[in-house]
Amino acid sequence: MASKPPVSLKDIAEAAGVSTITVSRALRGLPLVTPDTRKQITDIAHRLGYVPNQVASSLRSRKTGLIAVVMPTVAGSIFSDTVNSISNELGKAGYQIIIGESSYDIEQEQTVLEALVQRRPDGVIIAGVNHTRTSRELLSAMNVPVVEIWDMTEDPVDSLVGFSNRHAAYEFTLTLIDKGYGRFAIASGPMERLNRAQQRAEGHGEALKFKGLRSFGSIVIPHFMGMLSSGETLLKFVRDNPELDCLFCTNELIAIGATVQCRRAGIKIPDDMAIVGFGDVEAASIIDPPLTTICIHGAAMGQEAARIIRDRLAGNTEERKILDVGYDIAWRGTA
Amino acid sequence: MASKPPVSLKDIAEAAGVSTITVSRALRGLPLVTPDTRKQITDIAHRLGYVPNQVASSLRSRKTGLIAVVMPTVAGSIFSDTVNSISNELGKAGYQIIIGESSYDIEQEQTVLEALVQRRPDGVIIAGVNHTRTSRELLSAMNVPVVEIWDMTEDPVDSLVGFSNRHAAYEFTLTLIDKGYGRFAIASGPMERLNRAQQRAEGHGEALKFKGLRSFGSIVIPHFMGMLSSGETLLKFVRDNPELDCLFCTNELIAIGATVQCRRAGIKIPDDMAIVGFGDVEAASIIDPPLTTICIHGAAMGQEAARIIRDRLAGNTEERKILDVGYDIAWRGTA
DNA sequence: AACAAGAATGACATCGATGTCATTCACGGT
DNA sequence: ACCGTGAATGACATCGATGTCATTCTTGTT
Repeated sequence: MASKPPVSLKDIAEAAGVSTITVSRALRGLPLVTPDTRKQITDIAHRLGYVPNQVASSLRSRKTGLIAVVMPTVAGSIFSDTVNSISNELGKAGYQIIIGESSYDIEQEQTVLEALVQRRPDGVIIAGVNHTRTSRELLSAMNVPVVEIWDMTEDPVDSLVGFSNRHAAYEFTLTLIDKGYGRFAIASGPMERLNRAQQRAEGHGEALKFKGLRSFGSIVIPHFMGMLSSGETLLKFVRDNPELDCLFCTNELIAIGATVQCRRAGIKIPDDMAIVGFGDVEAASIIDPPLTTICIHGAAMGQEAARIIRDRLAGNTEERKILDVGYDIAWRGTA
Repeated sequence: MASKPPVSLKDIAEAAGVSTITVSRALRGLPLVTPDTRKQITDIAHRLGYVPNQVASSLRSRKTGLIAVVMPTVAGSIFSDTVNSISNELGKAGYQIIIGESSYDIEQEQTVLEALVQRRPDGVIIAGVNHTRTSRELLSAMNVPVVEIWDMTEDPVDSLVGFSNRHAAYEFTLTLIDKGYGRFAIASGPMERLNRAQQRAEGHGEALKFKGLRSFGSIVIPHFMGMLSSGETLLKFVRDNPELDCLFCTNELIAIGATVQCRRAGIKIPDDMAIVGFGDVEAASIIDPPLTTICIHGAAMGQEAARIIRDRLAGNTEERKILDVGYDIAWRGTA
């Protein structure tokens, strides 16, 4: 293993017979150096195999080129659209993202945030609007643009790009009732303290109440272990509750699991029972029948959030935005 | 927007009436400070809302706590298992990962690598063993542990955790032939210059040749636009080639798309024609019939790679490893 | 020829932590 | 009372780049 000391600006400066600052300017493309000088310097830099040290640059210039992204999880594909579009949009502007996983827990979120903040990111994109007091303080004390996404509130930390989970679930339920469904049970994934699932459940409940209906049960998958295994649990639940005509899932993956397992068990979807999801991941449209679900604009939220960060950092605006990207209902085969 | 200058070690040192270095040691938990002093310092740090500046720390200590991870894509779920297990395994040891996307192109990979290297990561995990000359040079010049994954070679840059794509495709094809299939066509995703798909195709071809069979055609999806849309293209191909008895896909997602679209079009899988995939993503087991495929140990590779990095950085070993994690064949419903 | 104005370059301090070596201090043994 | 020893603390230089202000060098103008 070769252990030569890495090449620095100083080495290039010496080789070129100029000062380090001139090298710095030449390599950064600043318009203050003669084309000749620049050419000579870039040649030498290339020959020596120079690799700029972004750490040093970050320290001095107070710009790291990093954007912190905090999501409940990146495993499933639910948030991965969002993360991808953030990454693509910010990548264009030369930013790199660092991801933290809150695991659907605001304490964990705080821990993750505390670690990320030490790297002095130039901006933060964070899922949800419900954070610990300390997290909120941290976020504002950082003095960088912050965009909360995937939820809605009157009182964001800074900017916000999201939609109302409660409202979406409420409207969706009303429409299902109009279609003739009336004996609902609700199924949720791990009950998060970040409480988006909670809000969806509440919206659903309010719609039932508004229509004078009662709920026919509820089930929670405490530990998500994959779609098929959740589906098994839900199949058992459905068999124990044969009076149901619609299983309202607050989580897309368990809706898919339920649909697959019910079909395999011979339950006819949607004739024997309807199943609806919330989220619209790609897998929802490949199963049989394809899942009827709330389509959330994950990629759009990511892109908008990234743009806000980008514009703020480019100094184009000081404005704080609140953007509601809404949702769509994808009527497919399960309801 | 409050714009107080951030709190540094110096501020704490002044407040506590000690030197900065003592503060540094106290906060890092080094065993050189009196419990009293430490207590006092941590209290003050907490009161002032001190957030350590990892950038400065990285510059001085030459340790960034970052591990660069370079993958062809992070969008699909194919590599996301790997990335997750890397992130989890390294997270335990206090490392943070920064991801780069090569988009299945070694030139792009080099570009991404050049950007990542500037952040002086403490280690690199990179998919594939085929890189540009410059990329290889960069990797070795960095002087940090490098683990290549998802492929196999005699001559890795440093360590390697993977499996032989060619060999897997070869064996899989032989087994399919033994099962009675004999009129194969091969379907691939975007033909990568990173050439894992290429190797799979070659392994498949060699098996045919070994058995004295010819190929009945091949099709490439030039731009992957989702499973269902790829599936449409493949459905058309299948209809144009009714003599086929097995569609050998070098890419999991297009295999899923093909299966779904063929079934929806009334083609009986596997009776009319078999379809096999390569990769085993979760979606493969929820479709009907579930996909017969090569099961690649993505999570295991990630974990092993992360461990190698971790051990090397902990100074436990200097050893370079080559690890073949192999593969399994998951016989499900499509062949 | 003198000078203004701008282009090109440089000197120096600085970002915030930490590695290294030096110093102070307390305490126990003889 | 003296000294050695180790524990606790501090002074100083340093990581590698860049912001700021100063200086030199052109070039054109009157």
